Amino acid sequence: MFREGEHAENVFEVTSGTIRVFKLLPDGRRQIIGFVEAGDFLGLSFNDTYLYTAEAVTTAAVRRFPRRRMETLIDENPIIRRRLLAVTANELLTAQEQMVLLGRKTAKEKLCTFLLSLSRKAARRGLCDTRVSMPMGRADIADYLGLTIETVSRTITCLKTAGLIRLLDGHKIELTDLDTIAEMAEAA
Amino acid sequence: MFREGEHAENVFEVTSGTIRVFKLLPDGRRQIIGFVEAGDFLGLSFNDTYLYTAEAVTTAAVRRFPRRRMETLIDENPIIRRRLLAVTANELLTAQEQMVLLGRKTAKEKLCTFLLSLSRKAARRGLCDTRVSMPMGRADIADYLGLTIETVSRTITCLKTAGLIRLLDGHKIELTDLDTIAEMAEAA
DNA sequence: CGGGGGGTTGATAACCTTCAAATGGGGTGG
DNA sequence: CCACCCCATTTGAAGGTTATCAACCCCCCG
Repeated sequence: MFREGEHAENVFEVTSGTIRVFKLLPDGRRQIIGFVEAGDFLGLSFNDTYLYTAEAVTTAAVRRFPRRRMETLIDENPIIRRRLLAVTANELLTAQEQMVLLGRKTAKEKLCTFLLSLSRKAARRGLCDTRVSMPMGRADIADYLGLTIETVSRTITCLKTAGLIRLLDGHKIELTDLDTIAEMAEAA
Repeated sequence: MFREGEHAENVFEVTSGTIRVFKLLPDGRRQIIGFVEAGDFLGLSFNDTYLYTAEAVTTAAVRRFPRRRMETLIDENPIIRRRLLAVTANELLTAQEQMVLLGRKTAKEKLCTFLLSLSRKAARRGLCDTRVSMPMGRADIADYLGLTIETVSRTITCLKTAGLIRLLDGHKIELTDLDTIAEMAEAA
């Protein structure tokens, strides 16, 4: 969709699918900032260039808005303005929680936090919160949680063995014991 | 100053000193979100409760604004509004860069990134960018970088031995080789 | 049937943490 | 003014969690 550093000409609204948003270090290490889904906005950088790269995880549909028009809209329409502030504030909150995760949580806690957030996201859209879709691959999860593919795989196996989750077909996962997962998300 | 979860009644502007902003896990692990200095704002949560705890690192002075008044001000004054958006966007950028640091950098890279950011902050306020003040203790640095006190101390010793920095009196530090520090901030 | 990508599993090692003790500097009280 | 104590920092040794390297499996697709 767009790359970090590119001139930011558009703002996007995702209408379906999942997008991954990430930053790269010069040697190729990648940190995924977040996964963006239907209803979320993308590229609200308040800046001339994009601050990160965005790529589709699944096939996805987006609506494109010229940035200029968006800005006048924001200045003129107090409702949109408030919504923008709310969205941004929420992003900030999410970012701060992710910092706690990256800086202070163990691999198991990271995975459980991630699963819990998938469940919450699903619930917010009125979907089942115990059978959620997990369209991104192990590499994406690893780069989101600050782990390696192998550690993600091992930890998932561990949770599976513990009877907390079950892997289903079609990139779906069943959260058998959401309460325990929630507990394990914050403390061993 | 205030604690995470408290009812957010005020917004603060720091006029002098350094404040640490952090979140806690139930078992006491701490992640410092950032250090706030003179000129920065604090508690712009767009939310009814504070999202983090703020404590003084050094003796500090702040100006307090009732949140309600702040909000009407924002709605009525387009200049303040733009500034608020800019500040928030900048916070978001910082947060995202911190995620890269926490998730994907080594201890040495983390320390160098931290020192570099101190230098940049100092430069922005017109101060010398090679002799900067570092008022926070090792514990604060550790909780900011997702490390332990000991690792921070060892890594600092290592940088000192390598001739990149010198510790001075009064919580000051000299960055002898800013270029090398900048290189080491992103790749070993 | 062969190839390839994603995922899992295993063995080993590195980095960082943990636990422990020593060092040093600043402030207080004698 | 000096001794002592407290706390922050440094240093040391051992251990653990996670990374790295490597092999293997599985399924889909050509």
